[in-house]
Amino acid sequence: MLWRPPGWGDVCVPGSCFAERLSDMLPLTPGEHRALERLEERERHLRRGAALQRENDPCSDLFILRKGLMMSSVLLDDGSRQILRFLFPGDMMGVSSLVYREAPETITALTDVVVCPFERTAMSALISDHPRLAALIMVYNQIERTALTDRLAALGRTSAKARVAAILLEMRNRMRMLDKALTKTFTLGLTQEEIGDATGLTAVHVNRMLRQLEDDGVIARAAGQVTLTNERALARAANFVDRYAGLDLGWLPAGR
Amino acid sequence: MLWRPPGWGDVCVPGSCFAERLSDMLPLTPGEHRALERLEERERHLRRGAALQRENDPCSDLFILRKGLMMSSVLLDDGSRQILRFLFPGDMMGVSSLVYREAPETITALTDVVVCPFERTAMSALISDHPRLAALIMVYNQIERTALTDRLAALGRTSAKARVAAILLEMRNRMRMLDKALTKTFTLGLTQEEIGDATGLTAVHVNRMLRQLEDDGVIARAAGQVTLTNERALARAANFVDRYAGLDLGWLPAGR
DNA sequence: CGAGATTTTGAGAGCCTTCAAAGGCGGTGG
DNA sequence: CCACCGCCTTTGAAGGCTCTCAAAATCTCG
Repeated sequence: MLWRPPGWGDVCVPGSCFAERLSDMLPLTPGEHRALERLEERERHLRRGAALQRENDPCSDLFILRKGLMMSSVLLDDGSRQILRFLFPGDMMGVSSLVYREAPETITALTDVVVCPFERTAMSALISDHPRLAALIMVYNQIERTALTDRLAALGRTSAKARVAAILLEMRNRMRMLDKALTKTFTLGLTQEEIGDATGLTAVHVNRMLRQLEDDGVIARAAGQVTLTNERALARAANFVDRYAGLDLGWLPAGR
Repeated sequence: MLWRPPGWGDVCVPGSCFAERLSDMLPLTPGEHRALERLEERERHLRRGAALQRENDPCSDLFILRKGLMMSSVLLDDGSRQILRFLFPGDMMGVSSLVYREAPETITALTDVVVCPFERTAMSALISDHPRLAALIMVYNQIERTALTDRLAALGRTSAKARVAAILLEMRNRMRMLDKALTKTFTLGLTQEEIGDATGLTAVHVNRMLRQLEDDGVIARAAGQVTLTNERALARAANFVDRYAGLDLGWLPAGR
């Protein structure tokens, strides 16, 4: 098994991971903080490799990821897998339970993780009692949606090298949101097969693309770590846009 | 220019197209109907080919599509285009204006269209005054998100033929939501180049795949119309799942 | 009827996959 | 503490799917 960085998500303080995420966008009121904390009252631990939710299984809870790294994916009937999204502490997961009786995607732990399950009715109460949080959750979903369309455009219209470059940048940036000290060197924590399933490539070709990026001098690899030696070139190759920047939330209602 | 079916969306009755869409999921209260109608008080007409919103331009309004067919797409810096979504009457567009100062995607009219612009503050009021509508809009966004992940999996992991088959099914199904009488034969209303930009293929290859599907006997083409002659086989080839079915909305708060 | 867009078809090239095998690394059990 | 085992990474060779380039045919619209 691939070595995964230990203790990812230890930065997550007691209270609400999700509140932290939202308050990056906007200061929250004490009432809002309390409401969000109620979503994370229960805890559940999973071993790496364990599935939190399986495609086509009945589903009803939502989750906040508190600690560790997870992914959501779908399985096609020829047996191939497409990874839709990597999930970091503070991410809300299984939102499709708000809509579907059966889960459209599988959610799996890539490291040992801690998740906080909550019921759909809790979401209902939150929306009724805290309109601004409802709006913020819409904003959060929209950011996620845009990241998804970026990936879609990458799969449809960019080369294998560009897609691998994009994943490297995405992972580094998301990890940096948890650990501000992190800069150019980081532990990727994904197998080449996982990178392939996220980018629509084979593991073999991912390996070749990593080598090419290394030969091009834009990344370096050593001891399970990746270093972005020429971030500018990497971002250009990957068509990269930071979707957590350039926000404009002036329209939100007042907090309660 | 490709011939487009005339008068698409004429089925849209006076009132609110978007309310019609939502009430397919759940009966709405009179108060909710009135609130949604306020989103469609203003009208704007666009000629086919016109852009409603351009990538990277400042944006602030959202829109409901009332009549016609549109698409949202992104342009990569090598000049290639990825179509993200086709938009039908009743669809909400430009939701990214809730989040970003500058539009992440371009929205273009594929036929002459009528759209209803409304301000972000209208959304804010809606969320505060009608929690159940806020929840329904989340549901709506989530369905759209799932359609996007289906497309993502198709681009990443299925053959060209399967992707083209998927587009045909998707378009037929969405058109059938507007015109229940529509069954196996319909006017696609897309150029092969547009199909290519949606599926991540070249127009040339789309043409070959259409021919193959025809030779396989699963579709027929005549006079700008497509007939699905073997829908079962087509759905199997395309890994198709109907994301507008299997909903479970029991958790929603009460309507006002 | 002419101009421009779209569809169709062919030939060749290239990117990525498949298949295969060797090497490295970490974990486990003796 | 060492050896073994499984997973992951790396590399090579060959094949196929899809792209590029090119040109003719068809269709739409003015």
